[in-house]
Amino acid sequence: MEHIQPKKDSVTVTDVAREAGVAKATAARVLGGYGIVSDRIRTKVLAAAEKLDYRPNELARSMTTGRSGTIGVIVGDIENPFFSSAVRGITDAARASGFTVILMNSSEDVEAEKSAIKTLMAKRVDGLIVTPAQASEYLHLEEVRRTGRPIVLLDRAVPELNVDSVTTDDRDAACAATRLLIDNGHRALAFVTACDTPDHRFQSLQDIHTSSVKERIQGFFDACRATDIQDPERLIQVGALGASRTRALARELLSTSAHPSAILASDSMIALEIFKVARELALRIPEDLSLITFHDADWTSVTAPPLTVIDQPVYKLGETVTKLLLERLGGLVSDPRRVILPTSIIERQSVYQREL
Amino acid sequence: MEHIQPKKDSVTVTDVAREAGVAKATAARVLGGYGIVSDRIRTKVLAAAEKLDYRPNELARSMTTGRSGTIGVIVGDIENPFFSSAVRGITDAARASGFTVILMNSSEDVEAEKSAIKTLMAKRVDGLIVTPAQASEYLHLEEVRRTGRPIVLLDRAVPELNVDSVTTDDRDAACAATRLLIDNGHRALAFVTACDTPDHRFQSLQDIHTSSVKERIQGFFDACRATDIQDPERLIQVGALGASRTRALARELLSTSAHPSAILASDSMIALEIFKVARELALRIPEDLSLITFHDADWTSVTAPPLTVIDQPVYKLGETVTKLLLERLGGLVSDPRRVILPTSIIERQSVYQREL
DNA sequence: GTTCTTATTGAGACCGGTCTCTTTTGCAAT
DNA sequence: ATTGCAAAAGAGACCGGTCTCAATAAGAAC
Repeated sequence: MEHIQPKKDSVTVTDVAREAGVAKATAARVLGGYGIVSDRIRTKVLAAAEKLDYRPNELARSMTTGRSGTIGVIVGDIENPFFSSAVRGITDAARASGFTVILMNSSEDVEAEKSAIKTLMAKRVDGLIVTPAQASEYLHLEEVRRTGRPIVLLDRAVPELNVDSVTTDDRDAACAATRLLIDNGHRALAFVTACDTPDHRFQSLQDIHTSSVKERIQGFFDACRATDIQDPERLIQVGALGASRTRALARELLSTSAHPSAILASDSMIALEIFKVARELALRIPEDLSLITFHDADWTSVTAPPLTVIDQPVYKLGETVTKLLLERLGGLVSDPRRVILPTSIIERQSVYQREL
Repeated sequence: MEHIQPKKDSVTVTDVAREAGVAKATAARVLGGYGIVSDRIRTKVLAAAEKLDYRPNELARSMTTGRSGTIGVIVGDIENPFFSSAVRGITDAARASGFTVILMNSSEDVEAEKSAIKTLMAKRVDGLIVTPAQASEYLHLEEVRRTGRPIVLLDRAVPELNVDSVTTDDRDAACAATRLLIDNGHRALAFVTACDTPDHRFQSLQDIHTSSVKERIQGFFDACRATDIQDPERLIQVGALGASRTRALARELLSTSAHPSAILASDSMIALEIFKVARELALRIPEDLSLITFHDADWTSVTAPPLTVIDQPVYKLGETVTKLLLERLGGLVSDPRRVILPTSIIERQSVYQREL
């Protein structure tokens, strides 16, 4: 059985100062690495610190300096490989500059996002990186901006909000992917997204409050409009949030004999479920169903057939957004920058060439 | 162009107190939600706080209370779906109890781990969750324990360390999986792990410093010993860390005509690379190569053929480890608890039945 | 009306650093 | 020796909360 620790209070600069026989301020100078100290005193203080096993209290430091050395990150769901990759990019870049990351999941819920922001602000993070759950609700983000704390948007822009953002060329990408489908003879298309509407069906772009998805749908429409596809609105499927709901949606979508011949999935988790459902329904990919998905998740190349994907530079997305934030933390003042990273289509074998 | 904010200092309890016409201590009581205050005063203070848009400074609060409401999490790599799932479990459980999570990646490097721990300690996290990169180097962990800060181990135990840990039944799982391979007629086996040794080859169990992997190898040996397989040590492949090194290793392993007929992969990222290489080498799975992997990553069911896997309760792993930590934070004193979560094998179609 | 409790409120120290300002020290120039 | 000055060390306030303890106010009991 372990002996209960006497909870010896951690040793402070004052203790070190006493041990070294110098003033608190002096000890603080060497321990904190600021101000001017003679070498003689420095070694003396360092020795005392060593002897006492001094550990700085970053909290106390933060309180006086006003900077916590921490950035808050809010993503939809860290289990989504898209986000885990981006977060890796963020943490790597942050650590390279001496910052640590507090991670929070919003589960794509605005209320959770607000709560997360409140917590993060209370913890006095130096800056925020957010993938806004709803572009239409941005007052809480606006408020952050007003406090003077830098906030940078990841993957989703909010036009009304004057802050930096890093996104990918969603509209072009979606358009190109859709065109690829069309060029291969597909007309019965579908675009499936996790984004939802109150009644779980899509009427117009107004219903969509996630900017990246909005862009993608526009790209989808662009491609549709360039050909003979009527009312592309009916081709949009919303509400594929979470595995089970996505399965249900996919099952409904694919169960009829008039199911789409080609689907564009808004993220790899959706594509995965569609893939599974197609298999359950004995639909062959690509012969019975073509599939393209956003995000070159690393497993997409090992399915049978391997998936044609829109390759988004996800890690770089995280890296870049952090770089922008760090620049702001460094004092940069400028108009908001909207960085758009290019994507490319990796053609594999999930698109079937139909004869017309 | 935006106008530069006058950087108005945040409003403090003192400001609110003044506005409400009460003492600082009184305002603090209602704002901090502690002590006894009359309703009359409470509403008055709340009104003042509202008017001034008061935001609590969690940093200051932490400094006096000594608790930061934060737990530090160090994993090998958040991009590994194993960890992202576990981290999701952790963050969910943490938030449910009002804690936030600071996330750090060790990249399986002990020095990075040490540095992360130092940072986390300085930030005065209330507790730590760590997947130790090396079970042999645990002095820095031991030191954390001595400071009285709870630390809990995730996925990997360190026998010498008297702290709670949550792992899976690695040895049994590996044994069962290996036996499955053997029972299907395989004798030319291989176990591939990310764990590495100085000379990149495996001599004995002493070389392995990751407890979970050690367990798995033992389980592998257990199964081998129960049959006629000699010198199972030669079947262990180490150093599959990162996609490129894993590819190289897999390529070398599978290029000879005497390649293993069955592989047990220590994590899904390894399995993925092996899968890719097998395809490049035109090896059919499972006819030419059987494959079982640890971790039922969600894509493993959509490959062709779908993979037989060891299903680890990863999310629950994260949830449980957090639960243990929170109990410690709540003051629980007891001998270290070593929770071992059961796994199960999901038989799909990547194991070929050989006739003997 | 007076006294005793008890429920509230007020005052001020404290947490562990940083930072400004003052005092002391060291050393070259006069 | 004196004086001058920059460098180094010391003193103490401060950051924004919490917390202890004393002071006051409000009821209850006599």
